[in-house]
Amino acid sequence: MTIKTADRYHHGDLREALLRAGEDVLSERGAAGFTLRECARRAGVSHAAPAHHFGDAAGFLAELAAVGFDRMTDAMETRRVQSGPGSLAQLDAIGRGYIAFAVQNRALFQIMFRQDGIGVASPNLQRAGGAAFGVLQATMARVLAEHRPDQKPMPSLALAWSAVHGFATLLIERQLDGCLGQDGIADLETDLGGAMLNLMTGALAGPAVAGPGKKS
Amino acid sequence: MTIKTADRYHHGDLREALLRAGEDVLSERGAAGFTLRECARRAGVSHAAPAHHFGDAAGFLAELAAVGFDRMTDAMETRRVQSGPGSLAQLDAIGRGYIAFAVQNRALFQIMFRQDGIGVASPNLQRAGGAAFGVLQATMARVLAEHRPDQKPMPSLALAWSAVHGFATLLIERQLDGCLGQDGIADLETDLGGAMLNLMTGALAGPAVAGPGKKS
DNA sequence: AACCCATCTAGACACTGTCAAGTCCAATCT
DNA sequence: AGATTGGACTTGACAGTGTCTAGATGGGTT
Repeated sequence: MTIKTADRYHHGDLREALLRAGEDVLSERGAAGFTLRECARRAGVSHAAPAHHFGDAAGFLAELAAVGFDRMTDAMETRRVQSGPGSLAQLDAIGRGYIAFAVQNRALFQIMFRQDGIGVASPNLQRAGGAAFGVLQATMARVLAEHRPDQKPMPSLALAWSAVHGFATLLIERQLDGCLGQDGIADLETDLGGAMLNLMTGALAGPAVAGPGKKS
Repeated sequence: MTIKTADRYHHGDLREALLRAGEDVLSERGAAGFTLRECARRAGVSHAAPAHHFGDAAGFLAELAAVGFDRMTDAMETRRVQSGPGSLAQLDAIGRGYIAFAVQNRALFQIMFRQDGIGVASPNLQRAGGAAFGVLQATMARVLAEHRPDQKPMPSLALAWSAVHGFATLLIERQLDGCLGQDGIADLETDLGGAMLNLMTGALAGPAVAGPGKKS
């Protein structure tokens, strides 16, 4: 395919080639169908080659997850800077970026938040994951400073993240097919976007507006 | 162990024994470490025995997921009837039941919402999943009828589900360890419970209270 | 020019899911 | 009663997997 000399003994950038192959396998076969040997096959190397770059399968998946987090950070940041200056508009933007990334990178998104069979201790994964989280954190901090300066960031942040992440997860696992229209993505871009923001900002309302057992 | 004749050629209730073994394997080794042969080993039968009851691995996991959905329905219903008569209190109760089940059945919860490597077409799984969803649906319908009779149920339902599901997922995958206290479950039972309800009910607020780009 | 060492290969091992064939046993039929 | 039928389970095999070891290769350094 590429002009790159693919028949050398030393591949040159086998690491990158393996990551690309891994992403292809992931998107074609799903997270359950992922295989080290298939990745090696697509990169045109022997089955044991990946081990020299990633250690074992968990290490490989960790690096793939890091790639995913980096791309997710880009998706969120891109939409954030394109949106208006208001902090709520930016929160809406990164929420949409989060969900759009999940839809466009199904299997990758799934392994990014797994703890089973993936090397969570990988420094690169922790860096990339932290960077993605930082976007959420910074944006939520801006929203709170602007609209609820008395509130601590943490519970609101966790809950807003939960809302967006849960929606993305259910959407990806086709769990919302019965609820939304034929394709939830179209709905998402219209009505549901505002509702999503509403849900997110619901996380920053003060003490429960209507506690359990309290009459309306 | 049991008085049941365990040395018969025909096991008697191998199906149930395999399901129990499967759940043990799932909770001990995690979803990634699940293995048909290990389940057969623990049930004291040959490695091919499970196939006669569940077809293949995907069929086995589907049946395990169905068991999980049934137990989850119980967890939600139990807490709902124990709560007060108010619909919001009941919504809060099933939310807590949902999350408590996820925490107490980590790996089982994970496979329940997977679409990879699990027989989603299994009638029993669809029945159990539908029943669990029905609890959410009915409770949300009651909340809307009581507090927002003008609103259609669907978007609110999907978003409230997203919020609870996302929180449970992130909690289980240890993604919130940095956010919440040392163990998020303790927090959950105190402050965060109300905030969670607040987040859920945020889904039923009408048109966005503060759209993006609109000043407060 | 000779060496060194990271890079990659080749082979082996234990393990997995699935398939085909055979074995066992309880219940039914004559 | 004895024969038979059919479901439950076993046995053995096969291709595929992750990982380990030892060895082959060749680019970069001295």
